[in-house]
Amino acid sequence: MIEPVKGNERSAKAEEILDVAERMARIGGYNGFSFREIAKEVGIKSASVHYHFPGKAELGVAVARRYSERFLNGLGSPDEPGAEPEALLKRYVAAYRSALVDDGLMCLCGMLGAEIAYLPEVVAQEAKRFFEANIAWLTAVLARKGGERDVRADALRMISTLEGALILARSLDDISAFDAATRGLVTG
Amino acid sequence: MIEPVKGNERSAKAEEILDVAERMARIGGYNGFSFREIAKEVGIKSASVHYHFPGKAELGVAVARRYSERFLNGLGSPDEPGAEPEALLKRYVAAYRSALVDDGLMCLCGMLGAEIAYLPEVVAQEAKRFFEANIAWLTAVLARKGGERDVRADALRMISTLEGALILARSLDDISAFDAATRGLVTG
DNA sequence: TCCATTTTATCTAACGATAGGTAGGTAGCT
DNA sequence: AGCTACCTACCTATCGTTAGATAAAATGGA
Repeated sequence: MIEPVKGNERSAKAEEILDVAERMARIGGYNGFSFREIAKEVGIKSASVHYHFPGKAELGVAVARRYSERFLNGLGSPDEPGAEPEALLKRYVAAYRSALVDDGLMCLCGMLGAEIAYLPEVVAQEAKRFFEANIAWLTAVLARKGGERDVRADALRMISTLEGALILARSLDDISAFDAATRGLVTG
Repeated sequence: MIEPVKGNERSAKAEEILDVAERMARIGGYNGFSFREIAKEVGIKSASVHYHFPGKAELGVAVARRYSERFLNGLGSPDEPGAEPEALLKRYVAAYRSALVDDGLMCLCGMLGAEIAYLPEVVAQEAKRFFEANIAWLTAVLARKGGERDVRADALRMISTLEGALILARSLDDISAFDAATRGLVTG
């Protein structure tokens, strides 16, 4: 039987492990998830988690990479035909808002970014790559808008405001703080 | 002999413990500092740290409270006579920039805010109070500027952008990213 | 001033819990 | 037979926390 060429395919169990690890990391950071707690939640033993992901750093990398890819895929192409730059930027803001409102969680890479100096190098690199990819996507969209603005600075400011707004709204336990902080980010 | 009324006075050793705990927390968050590591650094045993601070939550509260007070004291009064509102806002931005450039560290309460759902309630409250005090200070300054802007929204946006810019600049290992992200925050 | 008492600040030693990680075995499927 | 996906059972290290002891300093009454 001919196997179709697959991308990074992972077993259902591995995905389940990543689901749990991601949720825990988005609450408590890199120290917020452990092999034992993940194992308990997915119904296996902690040693079996090591079968799927040899060490914590590798698990951390896998969680961060999957999160980044999912996030960027959700944004679509910055050159998407038929989509106004402003609509794309609104989609970008909505992606962050969804983390807060739908998931009730921090942005994974915002969390990892806060504790970046504490992370294993490979995990820190993954968080960095997330931000670089976000900057690239935003600058591409902002460039389509034209004008003589510094698109990189605008991209950095947008990301900063959104990550910070997540922290602030969660700390104040007030979703409207996110909306107030990010109001005018797109059109302003 | 008449004792002068003192504020919250603490022994030199207790301050030393707070110094070390703060630095560790601003790198690794709430799990980034431990009684043993603090003890090792200040040259006592971990049991002796418990003499000064009975439990980890109390130590966390003390660190956060001292950080908040120092931060707000550094800002001065929002009604400071002879200080233009814009100068005060620039001072506010500079306070965050100093955390990044001079200390090379995250804002403590930005860090705690990221992992807010993971913290002991008393510590979470302290982080929340930091942000509420910051909002109060900023809204007071922004109100002096006049205009028909939503001062609370502006305050929330400033704090969000600054906290996020710290995360971003540290993740990218690029101080200029902080400057670009926060450019125009005051005058813009 | 002297003595009894208490407080301060530290120690050693240990507790149970949990962390990440590993060696080796096993049941079932191909 | 070999591979997959688990298991049991263990390791070492560290976590926050506690009990109990101790030396030195401060305190207070006779």
